Amino acid sequence: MELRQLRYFIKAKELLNFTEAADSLNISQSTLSQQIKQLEDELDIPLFNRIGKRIALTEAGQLFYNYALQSVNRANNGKLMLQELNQLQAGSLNIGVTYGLRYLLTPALMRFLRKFPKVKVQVVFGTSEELRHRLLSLELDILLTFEEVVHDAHLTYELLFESPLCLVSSAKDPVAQHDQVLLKDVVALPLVLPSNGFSTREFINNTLLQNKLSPNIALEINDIPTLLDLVKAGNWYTILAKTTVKGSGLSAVPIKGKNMVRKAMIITMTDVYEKKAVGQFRKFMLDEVKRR
Amino acid sequence: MELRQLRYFIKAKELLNFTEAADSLNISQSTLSQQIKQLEDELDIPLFNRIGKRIALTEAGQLFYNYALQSVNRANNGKLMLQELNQLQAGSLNIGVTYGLRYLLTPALMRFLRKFPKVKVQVVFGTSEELRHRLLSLELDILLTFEEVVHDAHLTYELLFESPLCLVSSAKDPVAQHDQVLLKDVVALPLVLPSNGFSTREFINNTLLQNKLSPNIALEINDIPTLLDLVKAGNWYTILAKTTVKGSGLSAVPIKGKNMVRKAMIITMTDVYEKKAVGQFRKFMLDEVKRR
DNA sequence: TTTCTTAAATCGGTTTTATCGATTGATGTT
DNA sequence: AACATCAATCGATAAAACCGATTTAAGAAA
Repeated sequence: MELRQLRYFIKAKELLNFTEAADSLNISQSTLSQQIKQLEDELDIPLFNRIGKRIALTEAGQLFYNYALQSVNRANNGKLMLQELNQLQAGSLNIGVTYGLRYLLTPALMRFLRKFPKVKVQVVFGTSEELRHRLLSLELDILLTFEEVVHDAHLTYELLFESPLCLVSSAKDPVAQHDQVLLKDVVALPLVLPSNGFSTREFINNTLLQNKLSPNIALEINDIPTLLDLVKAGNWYTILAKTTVKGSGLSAVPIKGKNMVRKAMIITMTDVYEKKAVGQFRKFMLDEVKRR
Repeated sequence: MELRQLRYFIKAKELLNFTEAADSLNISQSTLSQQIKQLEDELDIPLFNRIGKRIALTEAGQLFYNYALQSVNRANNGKLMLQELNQLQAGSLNIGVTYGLRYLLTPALMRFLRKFPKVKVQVVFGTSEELRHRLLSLELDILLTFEEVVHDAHLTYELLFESPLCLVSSAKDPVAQHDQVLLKDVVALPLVLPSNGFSTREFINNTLLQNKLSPNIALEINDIPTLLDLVKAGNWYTILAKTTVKGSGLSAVPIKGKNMVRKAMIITMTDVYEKKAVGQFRKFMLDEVKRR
């Protein structure tokens, strides 16, 4: 039993005339006759009564019609549904994002949703490590974060923008007056750093290791807004990309040195089918960067 | 898109391994790979992500799965339904019957329904003419009546039994004492006959025409039980097959002469598919005749 | 009746395609 | 580095869908 035969049967039932049905199906009457017969053989019961040159549905044909129709319709509807998905009139988009990129995400996301209101978007905040893991397990479609220390062969990286690594302090702190600071001065200050797993923390760990410096870590915390609140209180300092601090009212003084810069990236999986929604959203993000 | 491809996709989705799925489907891995690819091409979207040697469903595959499953299931269920029909665990049986054969019908019908309780039976009483018309238009599956004067080429006739044509009278009537009567004596009596359209009436018309006799018709009526009541009252006589009178308490004296006999028949349409239910019911009827 | 028309079934041959085995390429494992 | 595993690809083959022509049968028309 094949959909082709069901389609033939449906048309023959509707026209009750093999010759016309065959015309309508763009096949020969011979073919239609054979395919119907084959279907009847498989079902082990005639679907049509051949009365002279007329055909009429048997009870079996009458009963089977609804099943045939529904089977064909389910398949057709599945195809239509996928067409909608291709035109972004359906489907979902799962975005992973680190806190530092929220200011870029929100306007791009708003424009995307206005254009494709049928797409269900889920945004997941988390550490780079956690989000990268979820991207690799296909839980996420796209990841917005800072560049990793090591690249993963299964991932594709696309640069969004660069942001200098900064010493972050209360706006009233004397350090805020400086144009730039040295890394060795930074490690002397009491620091509140993001926990391991955050991309900037991994970057800091790596940089300090290379410079043989060890930081004065007062506190580690896995929530960036809370971390910023603590710094705002004035007792502690932290190290973050300039973008991350934007809009918080805190001071961010660039740290002097080569490579003292974070690269914001769009990360997706290599060689997996890229949803239309991902492609579109990527464009919105790149466009958002250009606007600034 | 064909059911075959949907079946392949479903299995591949369930096992998430083309090699195993192909084994389970008794096809080569090569074939499965090609058919899935063909399906994806037609749907214009990948159903699987090929990550290295692993495969995983795409969003499209996930969404399409339910449609594929339902399409295949509808077709399978249709086939199963027809199997039940073939085993008389479903379906309908429409029986046309003339009043004269009710005594044979009821016991056969009761046995049939006990054996095939799932079959929906409809019994239609009527004149032979009316019932034959409904049989020809496929409204009836089988017809139980007396032999027609002329046979229809589209109908198949099978003898059930023969019953002598009788002069019917009240049991107290002097005529009831006779062993037989002559046709010319019958036409002298005041008769109540079934209306035209009843097979016995057609037979009587024909017989009298051939014998150049004209009857003394007091009343024509199209309801046999009422006709019998009138005869029972004693003022009138009628002509019917002996079987028709059985159990009514009336006297039935055979009419002398060649061919003064009615043939009870099973009539079906020639060359139309005979339902399993019809075949079975026919057997029950013939069996019922043998029992007597 | 006979003829004519129409519709479905059948037949033989052709084209299409589903399928296979073998091979390749790529990946993860020992 | 060698090996095992899995999906993709290739070329060949077998299966099937399909067509045109013909046959068969039934209504319709002459």
